[in-house]
Order: sequence, then C-alpha cells, then structure tokens
Amino acid sequence: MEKAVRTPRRGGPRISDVAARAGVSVATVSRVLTGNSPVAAAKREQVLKAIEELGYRPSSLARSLSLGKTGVIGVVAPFFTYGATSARLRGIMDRAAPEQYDVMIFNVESAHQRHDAFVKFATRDRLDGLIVISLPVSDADVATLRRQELPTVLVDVDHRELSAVTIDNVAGGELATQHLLSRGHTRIAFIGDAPTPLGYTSSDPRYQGYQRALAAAGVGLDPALVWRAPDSTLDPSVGRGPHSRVEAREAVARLLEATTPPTAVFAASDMQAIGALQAAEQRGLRVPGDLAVIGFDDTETAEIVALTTVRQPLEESGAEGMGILLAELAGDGAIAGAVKVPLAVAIIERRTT
Amino acid sequence: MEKAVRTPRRGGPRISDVAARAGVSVATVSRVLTGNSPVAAAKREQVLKAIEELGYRPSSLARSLSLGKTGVIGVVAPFFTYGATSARLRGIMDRAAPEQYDVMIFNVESAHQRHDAFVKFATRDRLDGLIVISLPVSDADVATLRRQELPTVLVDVDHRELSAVTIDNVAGGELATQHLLSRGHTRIAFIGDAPTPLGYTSSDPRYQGYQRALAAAGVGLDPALVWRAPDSTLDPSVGRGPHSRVEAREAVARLLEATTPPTAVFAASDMQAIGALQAAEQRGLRVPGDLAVIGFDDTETAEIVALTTVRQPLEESGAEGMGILLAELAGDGAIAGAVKVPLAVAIIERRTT
DNA sequence: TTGAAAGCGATACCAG
DNA sequence: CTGGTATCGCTTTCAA
Repeated sequence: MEKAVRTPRRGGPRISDVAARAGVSVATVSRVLTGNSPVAAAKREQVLKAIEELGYRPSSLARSLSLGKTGVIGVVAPFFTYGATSARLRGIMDRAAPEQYDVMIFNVESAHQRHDAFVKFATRDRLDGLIVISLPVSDADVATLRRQELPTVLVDVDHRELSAVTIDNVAGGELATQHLLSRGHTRIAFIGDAPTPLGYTSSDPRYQGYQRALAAAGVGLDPALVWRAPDSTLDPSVGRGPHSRVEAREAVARLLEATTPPTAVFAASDMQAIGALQAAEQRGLRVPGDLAVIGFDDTETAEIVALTTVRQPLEESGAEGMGILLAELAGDGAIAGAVKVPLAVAIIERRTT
Repeated sequence: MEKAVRTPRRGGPRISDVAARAGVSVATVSRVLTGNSPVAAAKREQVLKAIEELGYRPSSLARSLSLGKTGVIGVVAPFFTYGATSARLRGIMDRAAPEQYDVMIFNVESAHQRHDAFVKFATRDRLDGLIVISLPVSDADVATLRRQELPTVLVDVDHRELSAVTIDNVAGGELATQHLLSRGHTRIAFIGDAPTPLGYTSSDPRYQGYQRALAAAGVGLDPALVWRAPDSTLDPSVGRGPHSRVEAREAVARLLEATTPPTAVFAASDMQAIGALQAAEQRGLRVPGDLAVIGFDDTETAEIVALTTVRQPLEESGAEGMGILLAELAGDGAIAGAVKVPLAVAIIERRTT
C-alpha cells in the first residue's frame, strides 16, 4: 500500500532515521536522548554518531505531545512598552531562562485582545503555566483557567483563588500623599486611571490611600482636584491606554488654570507624573517650588527625570511570580493553596518634591 | 488488553470524546472544527452541541504536529527593556496579532544566552518563523537557520542572505554630526558601543558617519574625543550591556575634565545621550549653551527629556519585518530572494542642540 | 538491555 | 457527505 505523505515534511531527519542508521530501535534512540534508561555504551556511541552525522534535532512538538508539557509559560499584560511592565517581564525572563522555560507573550490593550488571549489559554496544552501582569482577573476567568488546569500566578493584581505577588497600593498612596502633606501641601491633586469594567486596577487603591491620608490629616478632599483617565483599555481608538502621559499633561494643565490651583500632584504612575511635570513647565511653573509632583512605580524614566516617586520592586515582582509558578510546576499535582507574596514600597525622594 | 495510561492526562476531553458523544466519526468532528470540508447541517449541530457540553478545546500541540506549523514566531533581541527594542517589539506584535500569530521572545544579553537561543531555534518545529532584532548574525548562524528551514527576517541588522529592514546608519551618523557642525561645533565627541566579537553593531556605521562628516568639513578627528563602551554583551557581570547610560555618563564626565573639552557630543543611542546630559548637569554645564548633545533612535524617553536626536522608525521597523515574514510564510515554498527594506532617518531638533 | 507497539490528539487522504 | 485509518515524531510500558 502506497503511503501518501500528506504534508511535505519540513525539517530534517526524525528519530527513526537515526535508529535505522545506528542499527537500533527508536526506543533505544529515545533512551539515549532522554537519558532516563540505561543503554549499552557501544550502542549509545553508535546512536550519538548517527545523530551527529545526520544533524538530527528532536521535534519538541512531538516530545511535548507525548510528555504532556511544553516548557513554555505565557505572560499576559497590557502595555508591554510601559517601563514598569517591561521591567517585570525582565524579572520573569531572567528567572525562567535558567530553568529552560521559554516565554510567550500576549499583549492585551483592548477588550477584544483580552478575549482573544483568554480563548488562547483555553486552548489547552500550549502553555505549562501562565503569569498575568496588571490585568484584572474575573471569577469567570479563574474558572476557565481551572478547567484548563493551567497553573497561574498573578503579578500586580490579586484574586483570592490564585497565587499573587502584590504591593499594598493603598499604603503606597497614603505614603505618597503624606509625603506631600508633610511638606505643607493641602491642595493636592490626584491623577490616575478610572476603574475599568474589567475590574480593579492599581489606581483605585492608590486613590483610596490618597483619600485616607487626606482624611487623617483633616484635609478636605476637593473633587475638583481629582482626575482619572477614562478607560481606554477598552477602546484602543482612544489611544495607547492608561498611564497616558499626554492625557495626564492636559488634565493637569486644566487643573492649573483654576482659580485655586493645586500646589502638588500625586500621580498614580510615573508616566502620568511626567505629564504633570510637562504641564507645569508649559505654564512656566517651577518644580517643586510652584508645583510639587510625586509619581508611582519608580521606572527608569523616573530616575532620569529626577522624579520623586513611590518605588515598588518591579523586576523582583516578576522574578517572584516566576518563582512561585516554577514551584507549582515542579510540585506536580500537589496543588498548594494560593501563595501570596507582598512586596514593600518606599518613597524615593528626588527633585520634584 | 488493559491500556495503561502512562501520563495522567491533563486537560479535558479529546476529539474522540466529542465524536462518541455526537455519534459521528472523529473525521467529521475534525471537519466541523477546521471548516475545510462540508458537513451535513444536522451532524454539524450535534457536533457543536457535544463540543459545547463537553467544554472541549482542541489541542494545538496535536494540531501543530499534524499540520507541520505552530502559529508562533520567535523574536530574538538583546535588551528587551531598551526603549527602542520594545518599540520594535510592539510593531511586531501589532502586526502579528491580526494574523493570529503568537510571539515567543528570547532575550539575549550574553554569549551564553545567545548560544542557548540558537540551539533552541535549531530545535526545529517550535517556531514557524523568526525575527532577529539588533543582533549580529554570522554565516554559521545563517547556515543553521537554513538547515532548519526557518524563515528569518532581520531588523536593525543585515546579512546578505536574509531579508532585512534597516536604516542607513552611516547616513544617520553623518546627519547628526553635520547638525552639530552646522551649529559651529568642531570639538565633537562620539559616544557609542565598541564593535563586538559577535559582529557588527549599529554603533559602527554611526561612527563611520561621524568620521565622514568630520572629514568632509575639514575637521580633524581627535581620538581623545571618542569613547566606545567595552562590549558587555559578552560579559553580563559587567552590567546591563550596551547603550548604558551610567557608563556613558562617566565617560563624558571624564571627557569634560580635559583641558580642551568637547563642546558637543554625538551619542550613538538616546540612553547614552542622556548619560551625556547628566554628566553636563553634574558639572554645572548648560545645555545646549556649554554642551550640545544629540542622540540616536528617538525613543520615548528622548521626547520626554527634549533630546535632539536622529529619529528612526522604531515601531514601523518591527511591523515591516513582521510583514515580510508573514509574506514569506504565506507564499509557501516560493522562496523569494532576500527582501531589503530601507527606512528613513531624520533629525528631530529639540532642546539639546 | 533491548525491541515492539501503544499511546499523545489532531488532520486529511482514500473509499464508499 | 461520511467513516476508517495512516501519519506527524517522540516517550514509555510490556515482554523478552
């Protein structure tokens, strides 16, 4: 019977070619490949020689299919270009590399992309594990993940059922606000992102911290001093999403035109803080003299522009997250409960306050 | 005979479960899945229903193995955290998403990582294609890639045998230098990276352009004004590699201490230019009055600090590269020759010159 | 130690 | 249209 080759095979020799050339069975070749079972030294040599001569490379696809694991972990995040996100990603990759894990990234900047991404995760078996960065996760999402039995850890977001590495954002917001308060400011603006239909974002608790610090200091909250970016995560046409420097700049410019403008601004992200800095400059205001500004995250750019900010361990968050995932992946089956890793925040005082 | 299940199957139902439940053959299920062949409306309904009820998700691994393609493309690059690289990556992802291609990233910051990465590409069939960003490619690398029949396109590097999207770096270097020259500067420092054993980097041609412009203007080149970072790509212990802001700052600081210091500096990357800016500031020099600075790339940070620079289309380079790859992937087999896409550079004058 | 063969989970060819 | 089945390339159990 003629064996029709459906698809013209791409790529080189397969394991059976090696076996034939070495005069052994594929099983034996597989054994020397995996090194799991003993093989007679002589045969092993023949196999190695055949592999060498043929330039044979095993198919990781076939291997994955057979083994039931792929050696790749997925990372979903909005805005990989934002400094904070790419720093976290670096932490993840640095930790994944020595363990021989590869990383697949999924950019999510719209509800549509988000849906696509989760559909992909639903397509079981492409990924051994998943790390979600800065993206709210719903109960439904968690249910899907569980159904696919896809080990998942969260970074910069939280969900009671999943492992997560986070910081105390309300404390961070409080810290930032207190910092400004302690310098005598009372008209402190808040610049951040609005809550999104997708759920909680870090702007929310930071805003809470702001409110709390104000209340504790007996300073009334002036709604006119609060601006939160409309959710552009859901509408890509609006722009490149939250943390938008340009939008923040315009918002602060508007605030500055008021009869009783703010004397300080607390921005929920460094990029937005920089927007505030630019608004001040446009108006010819001196920083921190006329306007004090504090940001959040401590991205590299913050250091460059000498922005006072609330530092959170960015690379470390990624590395920690990957560490937890690695542990879950290693402890096969033994589903430990959700691990929660809190990271500390701290004020980094530079030249804008 | 008892069928021993070797590995406890992770994940849910497989195609045969669906077939059984729907009372049809797996072939039919596959047909409704792929939509390639006609299926009676009634059966199709049953199948869809079974899929729904079972919560069935096809295994992309098995599908890939059968199809001979994975739907994922790899991106190798040094320093994903550098603004220019992440901008290019964004261009790639934006272009890949609508075509349903996923992206796997390989960070390469050391010779060791570089080796690992290429070994992985050698492991045929994980990737449908590859994009190499800013990483010199040797003839041996190309040979390996060809053997694996892995379609590859280069971004920000070139090799005669591969498709590539690049800019004219010597022209860019010339432009930058002329810009400084035209403002009356003659003592112009060059700050860049050294040539690496791995091959050509963009600093080299930019330096050539610098030399050429100087020569054309009849200005002698003072070797004391040239500083090129030692290759840290090969030695991770040295730091986070080229384009290092801190190293550039220190180098410029040293230059500034000379008896006849430079009055301008052309840095081969924005980050290094920012290092120069910081050195000037440390010394209390005004920019551009006492020291003019021009960078290269036009990353977002350049805009933020109002750095004059040579712009190159970053996102576009990634998008173009992905476009070429997509074309090569689509035109199955028809191996068109290496496509070369040149992109234009332009001076963006801001406040540092 | 070793070989034969049963999976892993789909796709698509060949008959009917 | 539909079902049976060879195949993609590798790993591991079973028996020898």
